[in-house]
Amino acid sequence: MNNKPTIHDIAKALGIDSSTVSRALNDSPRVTKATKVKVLEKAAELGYRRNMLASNLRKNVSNTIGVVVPRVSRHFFSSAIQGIEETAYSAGYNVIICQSLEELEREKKIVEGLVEKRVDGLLISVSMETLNYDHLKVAKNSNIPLVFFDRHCNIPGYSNVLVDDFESGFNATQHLIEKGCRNIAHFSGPQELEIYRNRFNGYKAALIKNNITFKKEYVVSSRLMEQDGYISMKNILENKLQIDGVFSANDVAAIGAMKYLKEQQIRIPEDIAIVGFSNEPISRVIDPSLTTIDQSGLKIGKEATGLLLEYIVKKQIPEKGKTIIVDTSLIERQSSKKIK
Amino acid sequence: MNNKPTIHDIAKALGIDSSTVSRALNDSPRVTKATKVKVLEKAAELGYRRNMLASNLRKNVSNTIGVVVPRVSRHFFSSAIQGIEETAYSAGYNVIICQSLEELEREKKIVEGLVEKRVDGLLISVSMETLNYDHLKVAKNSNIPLVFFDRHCNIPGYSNVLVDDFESGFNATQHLIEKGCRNIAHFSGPQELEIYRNRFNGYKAALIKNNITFKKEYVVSSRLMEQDGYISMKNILENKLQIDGVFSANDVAAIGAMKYLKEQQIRIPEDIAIVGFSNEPISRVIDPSLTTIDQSGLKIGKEATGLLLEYIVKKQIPEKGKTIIVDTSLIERQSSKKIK
DNA sequence: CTGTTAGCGCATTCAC
DNA sequence: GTGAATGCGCTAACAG
Repeated sequence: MNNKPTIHDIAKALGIDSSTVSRALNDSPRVTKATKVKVLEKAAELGYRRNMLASNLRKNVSNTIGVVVPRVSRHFFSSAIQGIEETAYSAGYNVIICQSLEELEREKKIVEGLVEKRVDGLLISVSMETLNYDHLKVAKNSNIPLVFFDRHCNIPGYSNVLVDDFESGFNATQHLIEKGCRNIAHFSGPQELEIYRNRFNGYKAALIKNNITFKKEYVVSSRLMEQDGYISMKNILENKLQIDGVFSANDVAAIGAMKYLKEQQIRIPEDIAIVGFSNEPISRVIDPSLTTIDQSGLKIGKEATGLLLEYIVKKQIPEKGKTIIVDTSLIERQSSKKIK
Repeated sequence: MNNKPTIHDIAKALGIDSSTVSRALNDSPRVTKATKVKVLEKAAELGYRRNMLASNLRKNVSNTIGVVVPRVSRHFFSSAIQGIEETAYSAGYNVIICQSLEELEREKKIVEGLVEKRVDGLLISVSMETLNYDHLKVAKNSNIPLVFFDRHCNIPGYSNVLVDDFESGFNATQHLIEKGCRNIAHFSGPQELEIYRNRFNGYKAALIKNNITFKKEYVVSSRLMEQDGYISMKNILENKLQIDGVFSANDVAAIGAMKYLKEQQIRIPEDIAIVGFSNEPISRVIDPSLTTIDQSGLKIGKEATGLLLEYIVKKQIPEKGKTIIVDTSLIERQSSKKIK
């Protein structure tokens, strides 16, 4: 029972040729209804399962798209993956998930492996260490379309699917200001990454528009892990900076900051209000009226996959990639309660 | 440039045979060091990439494990996937992620597809609709090892990697009682699923141990979506049931319940305390001293993958599967603050 | 409509 | 240590 039946087995059993069986199994129009039925019956009887490896080798496809993210358990990425998987599944594609864990070295190996697996397309959100894109050339050389999502990449020939970081940063800060905050700290990520610069610039722009002086001691850059948020918050308070609001460039650091505030018995949001980028899990708990970009991961995942599938189907990578900014307003404006 | 180089191309360029190239590339001991170097150099020069599809077809493996979960964006599963991916990556395996979305029909198709892809192993957390396991027999027939995680399956020949649902349910309820709660509601899932029965039984046991009368009107069964939690909470309060605590059998419903409480300006945890199973994102925000099974997903993912890899390497599915209960205490006992 | 032939790219016998 | 031959399971010409 160990050797699985092949199309030859069912061909032999039926006294026909394996190519006919193949056609029947693929529902080719050039096969009699009658033989199709016979083939299908025999296949079921023998417990036949098509070998996709062989099929794909022959067709030179894999029906698979490779996804590289820093870490699947991060809220934004897990919802993005949900969107990716759903869209891919509908189109008959599988999804291979890989985590760079924010390490460039790992990202390199992953991409190499995915190319060897002959994935039909690649969806990447680069690691924080990825400041140069040479390791992605193997994809281009192998004619594998590649779409960046969430984390921006500026080189021509590639497409990006992003949220509007500047506007979202602006909106988040504006929201805090409208809630009565005047001294707003900002937790930012590595300034080499455009997304963090953009969020930071949005923050600054909101301050300026509201005639609030920008103070650089209110801005902390880190890798935005939970502990970074915790420590940043701690440092700010220990330095006696009088803040009443925090805009964190991601949700993870925001959670760390909240943890510290809770420990210090500082009330959220009455004493210090916090808005985190992509902070769906926080916001629902802290202030249900403050709806954030809950759906952004999902939306971006779907959008990016849709675009990638276009390239895959066309079998052609565009000369110059396009950049799609997905509309995901950070904060819905019907937010009702005043923080102060 | 479109036709990628094969071992034949590099063999021809070097005036040797492709089988030697193959051996050299696989670092076979039966090839001269010198030829290995030549081959490797030429491979790099031509930009050769091994075709895993062909290699795997020949070797009749895929270096891939299939993972089926209800939904990747749920916190527990995304951290489980993180653990799965890390463990698989270390062993040289890729991970294909699929979502059943809690639908049996979809789960069937997914498993079928994964078998066709000749995955080397399967990791499944069945959908809520999965009450019978016939659709998984194709895996067994194809000799593909299968390990269940989180959601239990009782049939012999399969292994399970689980948390201790009874004990965790007991601990969660006990925790609420120690915090001063006496009237504790329980949001449960479909009673057909053992995990929910076990959590429920743990809840009951804790009540009994503390001489608290069990009231069945305090127990609500649902599919534990966010909206279910919201509505359950609403119904309880509208029915004027005097509760001061809730133990939710998952985190998603707990979030829904909290949303309703927030809207009603009911304080958490002062008026009503909430503990949700696997509710890492909630607990950190509500009560940082209340550490929950944050790591359980990760731990279970790693454990399950380790076990599966054992089976894969042995190329043999054990006659009777084993059940591993991963130690993940729901609540650390150093929890400091009193709720009331 | 069906059979024949010929590979997809690689790894593994078996010779030498 | 290397080469020649064979086939993993399937699909795509090309005939007929």
